[in-house]
Amino acid sequence: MSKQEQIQATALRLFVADGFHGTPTAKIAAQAGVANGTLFYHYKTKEDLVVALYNKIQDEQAANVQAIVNKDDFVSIKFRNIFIYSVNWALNNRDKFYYIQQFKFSPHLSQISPQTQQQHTVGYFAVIDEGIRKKLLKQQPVSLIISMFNGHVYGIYQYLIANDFEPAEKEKIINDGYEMLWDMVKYM
Amino acid sequence: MSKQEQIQATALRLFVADGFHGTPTAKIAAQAGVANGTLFYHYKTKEDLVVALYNKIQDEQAANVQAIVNKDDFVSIKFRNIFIYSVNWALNNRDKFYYIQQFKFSPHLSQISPQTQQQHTVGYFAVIDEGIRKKLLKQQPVSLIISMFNGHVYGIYQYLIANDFEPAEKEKIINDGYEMLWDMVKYM
DNA sequence: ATATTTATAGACCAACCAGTCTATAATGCC
DNA sequence: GGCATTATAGACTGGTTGGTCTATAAATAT
Repeated sequence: MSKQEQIQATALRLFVADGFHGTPTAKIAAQAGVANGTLFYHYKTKEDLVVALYNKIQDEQAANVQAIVNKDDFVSIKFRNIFIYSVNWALNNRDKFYYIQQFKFSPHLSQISPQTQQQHTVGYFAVIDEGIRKKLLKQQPVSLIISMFNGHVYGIYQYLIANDFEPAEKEKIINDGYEMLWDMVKYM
Repeated sequence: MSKQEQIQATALRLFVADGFHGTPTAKIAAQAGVANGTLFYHYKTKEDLVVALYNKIQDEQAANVQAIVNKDDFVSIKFRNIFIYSVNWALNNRDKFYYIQQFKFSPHLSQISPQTQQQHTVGYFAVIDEGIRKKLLKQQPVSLIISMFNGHVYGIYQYLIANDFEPAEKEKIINDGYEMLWDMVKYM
């Protein structure tokens, strides 16, 4: 890992553990094994670091969703895959998932233009839009379905981390969760 | 409003606008029209204030849900009423709703015992538990249904504030949102 | 009336921390 | 080899801020 990556990884861990405020830049630098000046060489301000971290995670996430979207599957399969992937990603990257939420409920969010924010959902959008047009999904606005989709991922995630399940149980819950989501959004 | 209430109201507004860190206690005191010492008389520390505010909102919210639960209605009606109420409450008290989320994704949450956290959902729990037992709701764990319920409220809320609807449209969306939630959780 | 408790005020300070500054080291380029 | 750029280091500081302290005023009890 380059020094910059070390800074990012350490910042992510500390921001999640202690909050933006609770994490001095000096502590990030120290735990990343770099000097104070190095941190400010790579990021002009602390805020820059906070925002860069957010964008990095969102871009990474958007790219993975895009990969699913680009596959040559039926829409319904894509829809399901995105859901399953999203839940698993959240479970396997709790820090990142938490960081995104934390960021979204902070004044830092105002640093991200609405356009950029929308770009992070472009993969979802395409699939859901297609689903609605092909009358596989309810005739509701795409952004409403996306909101519900996200709310649902969030709900299942909360439930799974609040308890401690075996892998098999966990998988069943995710599948059941998907079936419930599908009951909710499918065209009838 | 007593001085203490002025402090609370001002703190809520400023914390939501500028974050916990971005809000000095001196600013809260000044804008509340009280002296610095007064703030620290009522709250031993800044953290105390942050936590007290959270508990106050949650208690208020829990009491209102409880009022719905205590009504002599069918379970399905109660379930619906709680949903409609929750969404409307969030819309009419955006600061409070945002504050709760902000708090939940902050290190301050660790100040709240799991027991206390659970207590805030006791109203929901009773209704959903009854719904499951009477086979009106799917045979899934109560806490999973609660998670999904909350996720759904959150999703609808996000959608409604991201756009600017007429009251009539808004009501329709909430109702449609409820129907979708019901499709998801109803026993079949 | 007097004593005690509660509430308010505002000056003050010690600690902390984001960001600066200067000095090198490494890397790439001609 | 020398020149420029990039990367790293770490000491230093000025402004900020949570919390303390002391002094009163208001309310309550005896």
